[in-house]
Amino acid sequence: MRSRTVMHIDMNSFFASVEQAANPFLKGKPIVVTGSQQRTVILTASYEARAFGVKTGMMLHEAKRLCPEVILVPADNRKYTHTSSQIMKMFHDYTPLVEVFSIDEAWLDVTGSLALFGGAENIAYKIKSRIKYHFDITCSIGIAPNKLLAKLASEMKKPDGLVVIKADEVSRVLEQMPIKELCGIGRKTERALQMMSIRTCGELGRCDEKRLTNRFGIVGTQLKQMGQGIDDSPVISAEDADEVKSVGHSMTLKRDITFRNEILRYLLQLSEMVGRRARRYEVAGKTIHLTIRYSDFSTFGKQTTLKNYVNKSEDIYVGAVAILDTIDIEQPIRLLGVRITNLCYHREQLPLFEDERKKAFMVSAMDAVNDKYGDFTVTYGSLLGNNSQSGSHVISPAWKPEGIRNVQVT
DNA sequence: TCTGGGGTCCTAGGACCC
DNA sequence: TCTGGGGTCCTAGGACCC
Repeated sequence: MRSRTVMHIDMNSFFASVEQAANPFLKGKPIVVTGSQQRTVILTASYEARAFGVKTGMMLHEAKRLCPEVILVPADNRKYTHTSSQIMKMFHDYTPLVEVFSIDEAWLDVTGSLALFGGAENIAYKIKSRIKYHFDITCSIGIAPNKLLAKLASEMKKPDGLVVIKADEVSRVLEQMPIKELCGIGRKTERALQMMSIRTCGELGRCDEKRLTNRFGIVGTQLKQMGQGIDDSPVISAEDADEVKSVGHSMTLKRDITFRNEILRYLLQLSEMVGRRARRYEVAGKTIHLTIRYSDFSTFGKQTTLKNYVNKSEDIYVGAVAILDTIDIEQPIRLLGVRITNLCYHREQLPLFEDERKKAFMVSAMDAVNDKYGDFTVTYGSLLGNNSQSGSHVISPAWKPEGIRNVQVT
């Protein structure tokens, strides 16, 4: 593969930075952005809060213990999605090859624009200053010959970093780098590799491939390459990205529940959320997956495959309930999730029968109102009185603007 | 440290068909 | 009736990312 110049851009503590930019009172203060529900964790901590040891994923009381003056800010999805979309759009000024990895991260293949903008570092400086100027947010940028190394580089200096790894520096940089710094090596893989006395990327890259494939299968080959800093995967823009493969929602309930009525109500709500998003994407799914987490945190899923593709909330709900009916509920339920997979992208055929047509019309009318005025403005009767759907839903940092395939570029 | 939510990819085993 | 093999679809679960 020809030599490339890839850039990875990572917005620093994105949600917290957006909040601090929007509210001068929060600037320079330790703040954490949390979900809207009671059983929530910290989604992002500002750097002022991180100085106290406060981290993403931590529980609120833990954060307050570490930093009593910490300010809690409930997440405001619209603000983050709006800012993210604008920033991602700006990246297209420098190359059409922009791969949105999450709401606050993207890769840019700038190989073809180097001459036009006077080199990768110049592009990085321009991007940094524009993000700072327009949004008052800092970012860390890594520049390297591939995505793996560019991401590694952007992690190396935070906040407001710019790290370049040149092709002839790769082995020097990786020699002492702990393996868990590589994107793709998580806790379990790190432990498994440590059992084989492999702790650094240097050691991983030199390891006998056979040893790795014996332990990890085909992933072993990939691990060795990662240790050597090899990664041929292209930067894939939204237009070229694969279509979405599943659509799902899950929620930790306000309190653990046991009664079937309550379970059904949540399932209807989740089915409506899934159905609405599926219809917006113009996909339908043949397989319905139900996830249950008990109060002891044990989690399992069960799925069923239908004869037809569905995306009406009602059909998804019926499928989810059918699965529920095959399960012996053993404990109070802490979390419920509904997901459709096995998707097809064909637009739904116009229903043949009059009542089907009416139903389809009603579904799209409800969608239109909800799109305009917000989720659950109109909804099924049994959801009324269930105040669980009130607040804005927790948005995860992995969220992508309107789904991968719907990112607007122009 | 009683621990969120949305995804993708991979593996392994079973059913079924030719 | 016995045997083997390949392909495909389905289910369940795990690891990983943000």
